[in-house]
Amino acid sequence: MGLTKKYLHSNQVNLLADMAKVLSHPARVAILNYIGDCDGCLCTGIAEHIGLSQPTTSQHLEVIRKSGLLDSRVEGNSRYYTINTQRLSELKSLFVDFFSSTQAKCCP
Amino acid sequence: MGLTKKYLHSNQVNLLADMAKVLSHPARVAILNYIGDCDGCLCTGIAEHIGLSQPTTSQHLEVIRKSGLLDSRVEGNSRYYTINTQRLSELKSLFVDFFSSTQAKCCP
DNA sequence: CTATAATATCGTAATATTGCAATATTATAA
DNA sequence: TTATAATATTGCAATATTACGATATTATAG
Repeated sequence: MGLTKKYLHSNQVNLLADMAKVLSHPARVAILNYIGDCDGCLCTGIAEHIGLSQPTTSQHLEVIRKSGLLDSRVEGNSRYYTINTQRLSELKSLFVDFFSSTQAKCCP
Repeated sequence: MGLTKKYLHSNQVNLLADMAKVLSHPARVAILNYIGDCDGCLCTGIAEHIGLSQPTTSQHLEVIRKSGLLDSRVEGNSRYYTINTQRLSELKSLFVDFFSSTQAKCCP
């Protein structure tokens, strides 16, 4: 097989898993750290900073962007990436709620 | 290729990515939810509840166990899984710190 | 128009993940 | 000893992910 059976699970469970998948590669975590630092980063600069090639970095950026965690603005032939803080806040709540509810359930 | 270049990143970044990977499959999230609810679950019961086969469920349990999130006790030929609340608390902090520090950096 | 520079996309090879049938292992019950 | 039951492991096919060279795209500079 090799095909995740998403239809077995609730939307909430699938959403958390999807967002965790975005964070499940160290390059993407490092990218988020770096963009948080510089607030307005180019793909080239990110690639150089994390040590991966420009195409690979571009792919990771697209994965993060699709999750809603990244905004970008174009200036000339450059694209500046920034954190979508609204979405970041939503995801923080999503994870906190998961951990809190699991903790509440198992330790009554 | 196809091999994640972990050596490019810090231990902290790799740890967060590793833990996110545990949560990146909906079956594993569902398992944690379910074990939180029943607090002392058998593989067979979990498999039945989430709708995957016993071998597949056993593999997911092993992935979660290796992350430190599960304890287990054996009674006869049964193995009862429970949440390791200490580890759960650590991971909650790990994620909260990541989201908080990213938020703090990008919105000064 | 011709570089140059930044980014995105394509194609592809290497590796990892997912899922389950079949089977092995382990412990209890008859 | 011989079922039976719960779990773990093996083997394998299908699919997904990761990485990058080559190339396309887009915008600016000369």
